[in-house]
Amino acid sequence: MFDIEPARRAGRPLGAPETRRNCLDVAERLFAAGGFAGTGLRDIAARAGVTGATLAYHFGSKEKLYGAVLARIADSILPYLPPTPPMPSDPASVAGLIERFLDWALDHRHYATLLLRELMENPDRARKAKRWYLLPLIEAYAAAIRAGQERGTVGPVDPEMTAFHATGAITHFAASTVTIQRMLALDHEAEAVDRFRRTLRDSLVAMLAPAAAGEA
Amino acid sequence: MFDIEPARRAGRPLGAPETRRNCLDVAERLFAAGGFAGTGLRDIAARAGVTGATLAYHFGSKEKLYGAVLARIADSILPYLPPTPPMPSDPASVAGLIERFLDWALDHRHYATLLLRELMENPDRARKAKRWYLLPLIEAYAAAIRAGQERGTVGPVDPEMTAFHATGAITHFAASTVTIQRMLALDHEAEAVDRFRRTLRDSLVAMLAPAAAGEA
DNA sequence: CCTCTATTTAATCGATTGTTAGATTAAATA
DNA sequence: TATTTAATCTAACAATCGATTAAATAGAGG
Repeated sequence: MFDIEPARRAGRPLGAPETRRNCLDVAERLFAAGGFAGTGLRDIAARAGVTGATLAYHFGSKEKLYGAVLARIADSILPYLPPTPPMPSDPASVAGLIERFLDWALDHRHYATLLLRELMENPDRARKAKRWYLLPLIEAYAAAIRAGQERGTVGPVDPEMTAFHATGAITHFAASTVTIQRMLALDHEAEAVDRFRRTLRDSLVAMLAPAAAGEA
Repeated sequence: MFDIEPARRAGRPLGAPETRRNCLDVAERLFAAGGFAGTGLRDIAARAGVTGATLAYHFGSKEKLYGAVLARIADSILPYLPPTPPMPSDPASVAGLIERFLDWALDHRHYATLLLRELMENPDRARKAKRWYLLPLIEAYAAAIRAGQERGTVGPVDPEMTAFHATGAITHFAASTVTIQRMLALDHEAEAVDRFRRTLRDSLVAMLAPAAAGEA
């Protein structure tokens, strides 16, 4: 709420790449909170200390700005992708693998919200063949589950659906912690996170156990 | 808790209720697809075959119309609430209980989407102490889990978090089936639903088993 | 028939939207 | 030093938003 002296300040006119990054930082938070239609370019510009024209100069249009935000999100997942060469096999390792996605969601809290929004608005507006961002993640998890099954350390679960079930629960949790902790009467957010993490891990380990499941 | 201003009590001349219901039908679909900010009253009015002024006459404002839609959603869950007197105890029964929520989500497909939207937009706009719609559901599931634990038929899981984990996965699934089935290369939607249901059930049963889980 | 009230519409309001044009500034280049 | 380019601003555009107003329509009771 302080639009005093937008950029001026430090003598230099504030180089371009920094402005661009700052706009993206602001935009991703506002888009996550209000959605695409619910966020105005002027809101973004004001909080980034620039004007709407600057946004247009750097990103072209609102849709392209939104696309740039989504691209950054997709990149942020890369470091959390499982390492390809040594494929884990036992249930605990697979659970630990999927838990890394929870780490990502907690490290980039509003990204999960944005991802959820995209999930809902995708079928509506036929975007230009945009890939689903979590698909490689889910495929990697499913591959790990399959590897465990071939080695006999993982029971006969549905690989893709199990991965999707878990990532869905994680995304849903990350996007709603604020509402949730008030709802479950939790004082500290850390407690909610701990309880969810434990529940997620227990759920995965129990399900992937070679003995359990499979009596259709 | 009703605004008694619009429809004046028990007057005879009511060609209105049908209009009102039809507007709600259209509104809930458009709100689910585009969100609150992304849906215009003119779009709703046009597809409902009325004008914007008629919407204002029946609902007062856009926010109140949205509230009316949410109220209908809350009502639609009631028949799917678990029966209170005979509390199920074994894992399979608890899983069947939670599966009813999946039934609800599949019966009212876009309701899950709207619920997800509300979940994200709630912390943003400080709504007037609106309760979370799924809270009674989750509490009922948690109570069933606790009952099973006291009877020794359910293992030492976190009751609320387990219920929340499951309902989160269900909501996420229901709101994204369209995207998902293309993503997992599924031909028929029924197949995706079947696979998810089985995975959900297996996950719950495996986790609630008295032997499993609990090695913190 | 007329009258009253509930319902709906057409027309319009002011505010806000994304976008654009032109001016201005600072740095880079020749 | 003169010129060009990059970056940002102010101001304004047409379009659309939710909301309002006054008038028209419909239907039942007398």
